[in-house]
Amino acid sequence: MQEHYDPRAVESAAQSYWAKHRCFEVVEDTSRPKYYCLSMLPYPSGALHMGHVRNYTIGDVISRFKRMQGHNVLQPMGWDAFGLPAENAAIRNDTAPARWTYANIEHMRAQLERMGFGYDWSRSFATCRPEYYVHEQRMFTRLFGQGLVYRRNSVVNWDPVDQTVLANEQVIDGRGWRSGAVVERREIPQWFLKITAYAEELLRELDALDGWPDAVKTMQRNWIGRSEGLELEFPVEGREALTVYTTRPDTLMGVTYVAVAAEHPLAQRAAEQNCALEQFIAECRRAQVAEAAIETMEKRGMPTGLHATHPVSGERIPVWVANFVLMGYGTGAVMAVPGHDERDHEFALKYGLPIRQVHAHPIWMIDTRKGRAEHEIEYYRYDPATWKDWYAAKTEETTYSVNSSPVIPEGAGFAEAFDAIASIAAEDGWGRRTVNYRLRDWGVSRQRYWGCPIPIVYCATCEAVPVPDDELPVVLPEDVTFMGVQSPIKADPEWRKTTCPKCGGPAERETDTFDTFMESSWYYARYTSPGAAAMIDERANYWLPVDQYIGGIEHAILHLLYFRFYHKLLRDAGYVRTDEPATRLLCQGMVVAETFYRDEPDGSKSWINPSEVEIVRDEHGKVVGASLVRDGKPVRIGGVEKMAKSKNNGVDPQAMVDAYGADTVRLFSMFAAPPEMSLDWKEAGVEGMSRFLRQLWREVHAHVSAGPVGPLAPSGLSAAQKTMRRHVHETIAKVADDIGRRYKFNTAIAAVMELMNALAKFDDASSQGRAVLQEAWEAVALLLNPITPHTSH
RNA sequence: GCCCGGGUGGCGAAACCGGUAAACGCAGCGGACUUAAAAUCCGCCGGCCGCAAGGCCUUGCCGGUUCGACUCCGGCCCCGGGCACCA
Repeated sequence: MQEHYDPRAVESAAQSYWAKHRCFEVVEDTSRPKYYCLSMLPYPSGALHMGHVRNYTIGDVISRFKRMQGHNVLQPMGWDAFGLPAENAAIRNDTAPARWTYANIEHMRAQLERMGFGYDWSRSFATCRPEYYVHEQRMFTRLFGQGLVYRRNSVVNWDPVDQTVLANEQVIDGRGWRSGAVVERREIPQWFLKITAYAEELLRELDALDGWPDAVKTMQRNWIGRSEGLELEFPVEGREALTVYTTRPDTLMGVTYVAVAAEHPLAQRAAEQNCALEQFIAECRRAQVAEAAIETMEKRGMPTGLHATHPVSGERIPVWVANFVLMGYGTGAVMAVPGHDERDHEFALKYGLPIRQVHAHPIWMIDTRKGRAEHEIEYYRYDPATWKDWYAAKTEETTYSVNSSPVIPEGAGFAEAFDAIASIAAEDGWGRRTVNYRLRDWGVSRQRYWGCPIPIVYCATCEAVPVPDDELPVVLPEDVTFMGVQSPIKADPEWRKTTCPKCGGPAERETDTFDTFMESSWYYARYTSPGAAAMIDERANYWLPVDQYIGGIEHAILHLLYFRFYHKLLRDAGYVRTDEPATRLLCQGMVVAETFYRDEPDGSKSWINPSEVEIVRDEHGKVVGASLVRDGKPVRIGGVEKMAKSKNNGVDPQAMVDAYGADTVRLFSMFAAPPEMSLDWKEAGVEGMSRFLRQLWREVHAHVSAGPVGPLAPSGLSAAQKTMRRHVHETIAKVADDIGRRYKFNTAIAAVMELMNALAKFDDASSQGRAVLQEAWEAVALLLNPITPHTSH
């Protein structure tokens, strides 16, 4: 054993040993319990960032822990290689996205190996390879055959200057990021996967996912958004009836207008004879697609001049066009109840539309606690105490109808009122009960180059035809040059030319590619079956489901819902026998760091990296300022934020590994915070961890140097020796519980530190004293092994 | 705007099922060793009062439940994640 701790030598020795013995390559083995530990695969953006380091350290700690407990552990790693950044880099650096991507993968793989993560690299792949995506193309054409794939128009962000579709991320304040042009909404035909066919199951099975965080399950439940309501028809004078969906038929008698989306056929037709309306509809088109943008913009509308008939009262009510009603969401039309819906209320006040009260209970009224709207309408409140006859029976009710008789009895609760309207509507044929989901079908078309080609051919006579299995894969050409921002396969008039698989006539290929969530939805299954001719084979049923999945909370809804959906597709295709892809899920928090800046003369801020800054403190250690090391002059402290290029507060993991070694970086990222909380990266803290490992090395070296140790004789120990042993075994129990059950790596490390503090005070060179120490140091090395495997090795 | 989290010393945090708030670490202060520095070791370290013993206060804010609340309930403020074409 070397006297001084030399992380570089220790780490390369351990890594050589692991590589030589292929320690992390695994095969199916029914004699041992299997354990599949999966971290979300990285996008190969160029270099590892701290978020990766944190994510993958958590996964490696769990994997090594389970391996030490005798499990057959699979821990794979791969590359989510398709995506927008490769195209941006290609345009900026005049290179091909494929070349850029492969170079990044090579570099990042070396960085992962330097961190000492125990991956089975024999199972690795990049999702941009045809041998990977061919299976996804086959699955798509199979789903096409089953009617789970369809094509319809859907709205995108259109940049009128660059003549291209923009991602939401590429729209800054309503303008295209490159051109600066005001973005427009445009409808184009796109392919969809019918995830809504699985909505009920995706919702129901959340209840059985005991190992998933409640926050994720709640977000998914709300996202799927199951509701029970009625579809109601409002006859329109001289036009087809308008169908609306409502979860609140109990407020039907309070409907004073109906509103349709700008793209609704009724609005379009009305605009033909109405210039102002036509102009308003055109203005509505100058808006973004993102829901957050729509929900926060000013609510505006215009009357169509058309009138609908209230299905019960027969009253004539106006039909409006409103910018907050979305086509392709429900029926593209809503009934408005301004007496009891905040948005409808605001709209009615703005445009002078009538407001009618149909409920007594304050909870269903406009929220007056915030001081809004109270004066605008005279509500009369019913005192529940005076409604004795039904109040006793309906303490659970939160709503009491008023002003709605005879169709809804005065004082009816929500359920009674709902049922009253539902039965009348069914009898008279103007409405029916329906279950509705907020979840929309998965739009998988992207108008980009660097993605998996959608295996469809368009023929003048046969229309959209899926590419037959024996002609797959449809290969994306990798050796391309970008001319402007247009996708090279769209720009190339030759690539699309083909013949129709059905009639043999001339045809054109689809030039759109898949959403990259298509690749990341099934990669976990492919790791189980390397080299399989099919998508996956029987080995998948040994390894699946994933026992532990680890990734960022930002994936709580989209990725994790598609991931669950795809597993059900694999099940229904006969590939797997389980219903859910992962039994346990851990969502790690962000890595954040202090930001520093200087104000520039033009009012902007120039952000300074934390590595270039020195902190100034008072005599209590309180931070009072900061200065730039280079010129010694002060800089401003901008607060702790997520590590990002825009704030220049990223800390390069490579620099940290070079300076302190991988174990120190691993130890700090596990010690500084529990995994699900945000992690504040502070180099001083990293130094503390480095100090800890040096101390460990020094003390173990001193112990080992004192010569061989005799056997421990537990019955003859002194009181102090017994106390020391007790502490050792309490620590073993604590660490095993913290890592194995609680996933609180920070407190596991703290417990080992406490033990080491006690060992330092345990000054006993007797033969039994040294035997106690021997047991203690062996325990410390093993307890730390999942976290600092090189040093422990 | 809607959905989901988070807020505890100078800082990161701990307190696992409602029972001694601040374990462990960082920063800081004092000391030892050293020609000096680094490294290392020892001591102090939430606030106020007190020579001390000790006392009082303290978990974003307001209120509630409880013998007892960082923890449970209601309301509010601030910070973060997601909102379907970033991954």
